[in-house]
Amino acid sequence: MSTESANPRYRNERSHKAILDAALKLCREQGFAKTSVDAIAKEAGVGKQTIYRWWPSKAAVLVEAIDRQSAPSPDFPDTGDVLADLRDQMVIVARYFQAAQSSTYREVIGAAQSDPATAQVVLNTLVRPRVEGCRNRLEQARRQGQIRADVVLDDVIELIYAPLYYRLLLGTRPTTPEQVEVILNLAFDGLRPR
Amino acid sequence: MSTESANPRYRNERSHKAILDAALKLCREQGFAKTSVDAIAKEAGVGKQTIYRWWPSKAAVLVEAIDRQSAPSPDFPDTGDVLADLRDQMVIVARYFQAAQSSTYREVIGAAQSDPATAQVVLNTLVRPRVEGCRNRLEQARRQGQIRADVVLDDVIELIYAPLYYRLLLGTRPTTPEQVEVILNLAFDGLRPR
DNA sequence: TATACAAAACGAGACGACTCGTCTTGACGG
DNA sequence: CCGTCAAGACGAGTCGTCTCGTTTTGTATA
Repeated sequence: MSTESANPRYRNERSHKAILDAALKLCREQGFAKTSVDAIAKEAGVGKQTIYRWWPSKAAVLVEAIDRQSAPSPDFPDTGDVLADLRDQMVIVARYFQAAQSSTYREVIGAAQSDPATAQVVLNTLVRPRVEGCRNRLEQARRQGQIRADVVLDDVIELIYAPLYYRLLLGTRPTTPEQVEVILNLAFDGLRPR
Repeated sequence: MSTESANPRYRNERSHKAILDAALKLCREQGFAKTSVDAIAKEAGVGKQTIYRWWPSKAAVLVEAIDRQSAPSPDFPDTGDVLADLRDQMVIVARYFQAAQSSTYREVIGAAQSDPATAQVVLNTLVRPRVEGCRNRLEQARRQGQIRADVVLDDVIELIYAPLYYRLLLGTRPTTPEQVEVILNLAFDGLRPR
């Protein structure tokens, strides 16, 4: 029986940070799959039980580490031009997906496919909060008549961001800034001949 | 050194089929991650080496099994109405993604995130051949003036299919047939106010 | 056509290396 | 004195390789 209480009051912040840093470092060097919990503990100079006391799995550690690592997310910009603002934010995502460091994120999403608990924490910690900023910006744009009034905003968000994730996870093509332009062009102007 | 030659001429088709069937059955029952190669071998009444002789990994076995399982892909329909044809094909995909059996596909894509060889075989065996049928249909539609002439067809394909994969892999929302309608509506008519 | 033979695949399972998540120990600190 | 801590032992399970002895397959020969 694992009646670990894990009272945050007693948490050692020094170890906490060391674990997150060690996890990111090892995953950067050798990938998420080949990084064992034992190795993270050793690298962090920490007992393995200390990791399992505070996180349910290796993936959960990296979700927190990735979240902390990501820029403190300066809320979605609002220059008045929704197309330009979307482009700026999507280019940031596209560049991140192209960078080597994103492969840890990629692998964590992969692990989530076989572990519902990981899927939950990825969705709630990494995806949902960032989607929310985008939704707010789109709401403003809709009020200003820059996008159709009859759309569901979550549908719009997925339409434009999904191609980036599709390429990240299926590896069809790289996610270049130019592709962001193409996606937005198609999504805004539509596929019908003009 | 593993100098297995594995000449297909000597392949035992009885075992071949038994392995694919056993793999699908066990993954259906307990998931891909919890299904070991030993278990597949036992279930198929086969030596483990027989599996490793013909496939490089568990994931590769399931890619072949999933590919064989999928309907013999009656090429993309062409009724003259590209929007209707896309809807029909996408609804099939959306329904598959909603069905329980798709979780094996989902997990294999997950495993591919940590194994480039698996990613390659997923892309080449499962994704590319099916994308090709769609591309041909879109080419015909473009010739007939049903979609803009200035688009890259692969961009169009990803724009409309990516939202389904996004939901499958991130688990944001279910992929209902109604959502297919929404996606096509947004993609064809565009986001700009009319 | 029938027989003989070599090569390769076959079922079964042993093997070492590794990882998992839990459990134990004794020291430390508020 | 309590809970956390570092360290590491532990059993269970998986991986991919290797080794048995047997059976199947394709081909050459009579």
